[in-house]
Amino acid sequence: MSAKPGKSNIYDVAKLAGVSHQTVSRVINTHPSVRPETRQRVLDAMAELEFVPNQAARTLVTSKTNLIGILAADTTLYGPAGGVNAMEIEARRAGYATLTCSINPSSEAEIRGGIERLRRLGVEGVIVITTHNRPAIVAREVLTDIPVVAIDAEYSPGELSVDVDNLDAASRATQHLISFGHRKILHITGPSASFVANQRRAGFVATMRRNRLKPLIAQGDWSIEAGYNIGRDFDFDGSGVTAVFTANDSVALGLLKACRERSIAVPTRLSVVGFDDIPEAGYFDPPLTTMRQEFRAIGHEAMSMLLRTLAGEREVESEFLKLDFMVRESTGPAPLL
Amino acid sequence: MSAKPGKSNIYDVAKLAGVSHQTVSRVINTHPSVRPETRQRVLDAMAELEFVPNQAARTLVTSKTNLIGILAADTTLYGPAGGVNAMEIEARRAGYATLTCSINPSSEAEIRGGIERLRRLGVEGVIVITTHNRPAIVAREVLTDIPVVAIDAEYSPGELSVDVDNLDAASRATQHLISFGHRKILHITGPSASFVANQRRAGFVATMRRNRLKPLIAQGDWSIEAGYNIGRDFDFDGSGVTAVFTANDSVALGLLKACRERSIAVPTRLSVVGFDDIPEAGYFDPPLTTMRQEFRAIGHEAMSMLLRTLAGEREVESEFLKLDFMVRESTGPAPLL
DNA sequence: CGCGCTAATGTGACCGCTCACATGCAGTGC
DNA sequence: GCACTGCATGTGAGCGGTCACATTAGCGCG
Repeated sequence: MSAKPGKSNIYDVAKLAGVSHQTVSRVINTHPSVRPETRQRVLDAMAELEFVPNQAARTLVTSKTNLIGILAADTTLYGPAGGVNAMEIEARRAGYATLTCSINPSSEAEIRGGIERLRRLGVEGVIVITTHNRPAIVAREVLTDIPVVAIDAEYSPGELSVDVDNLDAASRATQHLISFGHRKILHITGPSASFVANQRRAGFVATMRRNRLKPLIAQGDWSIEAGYNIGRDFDFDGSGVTAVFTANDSVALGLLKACRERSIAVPTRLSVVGFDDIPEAGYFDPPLTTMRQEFRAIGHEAMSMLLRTLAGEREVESEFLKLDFMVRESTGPAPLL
Repeated sequence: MSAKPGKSNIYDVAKLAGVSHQTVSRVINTHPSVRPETRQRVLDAMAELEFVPNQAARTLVTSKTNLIGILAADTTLYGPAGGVNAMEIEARRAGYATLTCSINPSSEAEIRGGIERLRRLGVEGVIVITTHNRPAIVAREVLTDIPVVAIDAEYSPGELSVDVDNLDAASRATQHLISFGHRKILHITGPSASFVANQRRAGFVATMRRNRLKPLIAQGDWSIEAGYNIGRDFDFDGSGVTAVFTANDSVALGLLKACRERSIAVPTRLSVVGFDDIPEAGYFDPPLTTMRQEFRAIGHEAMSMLLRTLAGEREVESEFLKLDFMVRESTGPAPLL
């Protein structure tokens, strides 16, 4: 009731409690050598004055901001959104706040701008979550004095990163289709500038080649529309394609709609494999066979690595995760054409 | 190459440029009365030392943090994620950074903890985006000295908020079904603690009553699973229900799957109306008739209101938005049972 | 030619906190 | 009984900026 919060400082509290400002500081920082009785007196004074420690002043002297930057591409997508959320919660547990900066990962200017922005804000570490390589590379190049953890970027020894084995996952997805007897398989890719998309594509191509099959490629961009448009226009009969592996679940959703419109039965005539296992995937028509990504776990792990590094831990190791394959009803034996 | 960034201060720069620290400060703040030649000399020195202004020091003296807090419920969901993203971009344009704090809106402790956390971080204003009322109420109660903008909370005169006319929207959705001849309509609600969910429910109930029809209610919680479970277990034949209005699109997705499994034809036997128009909605089977929410626009508007208030503008007015109805293929004339 | 005025720059205090160090006072050992 | 230790507390400096004000130079003008 008395004073407006944020208006009183440790000297006001000290005076009211009848101690020195240093003792107040000790109470704030839960220093051991303060008599319980004294501590209580200070706490009471703080409560009465609605004292809120001035973060800027602490930061100024300790040069600890307790801020972690997150450089992210589209945080609207399910994957990044979950990851960022998990990071925030994990950071909070360690007393850190997160500052998210969204950028277009294809724009060098935005990448540099975002990094510069985070740096000026004084972040103690940065997590880069994009499916592109470039942001992580630039961040590491520019931010030489603070730790950088990359998610879904090309692994390089000595750097901190949480990576998913997209090559292996795409390979397994492809193999799944091949073992069902499919021979002509189409892959609808993600954007060509995306590292992750390229890994998935490479896994697909390599597996097809290994089986002496010709990899068929259609260029997509992660979007539902891309899946729909390709599904609507592609000549399945002429090409003899009996299965499609899409770069993500959204693309698969668009593709499934096109199939419905063209009366292409899934999986009887066409098998479809997605990637991500978004919450909706199991409710598609038919329920989608897909590679499951644990986005929250990935975000959590990345933040944990960063926090450990910040805490001075030496032996922090990069992670390389394998994915679970969710076999549902959108895939089946190849039809006899 | 020379010094580590963040290591030099204005005095170092001043010395190197042969000016006083105050002149350096003037250059940082683009003060008019600095000779172009002097300015350039200072800029060169800053570049050479890789000088980065210390945000904490500026904040300490100006008591301007340039930070805006966002108190959000589940930022993983499509709606909030889009809104928060739009807010961040809008804030950045005005030189502000956003600090997102995720909470469980049903926990009083988490609400208070989140608010206290933002306050300690020194935010200059807060946007509350939850579908619950409580967080906004508590935020306004506690944060008396900074502006608070609420999204999707009960409107109260004199307070800043961006609201969607859920009552009207639910009413129109219901009316749409009624005008198709449906008489027995089921509403699957959102969580009972959610203000928004209750508004939608109230709009449904009022419209049914106005048409002398009995409102049928099933309790949901926004989730796909809720829609699926209710769709799987509900006795459509016994009850004679021919249409369902769901609290959001996810619930509708679950319901549609259940219908498929039970061979309940949509819209021939059962019409379904959703709410939100998530990107996937038009790709459901069948494409979903739903109320469209412009989440990004809502976030943008809320941030704009907050920024205007922070800039000292007096006449900032709350918004009350009407929604567009997207009629697609999941609704049709009531069947003759 | 000296007055006032403005543009460009410099000086020192201070924002609120923590740090290193100083002090006071009990308890301990010989 | 006295130096020695260690706990509880106090003192003053300084983190890196900005603010208010002081100072200097340059110029028009009566």
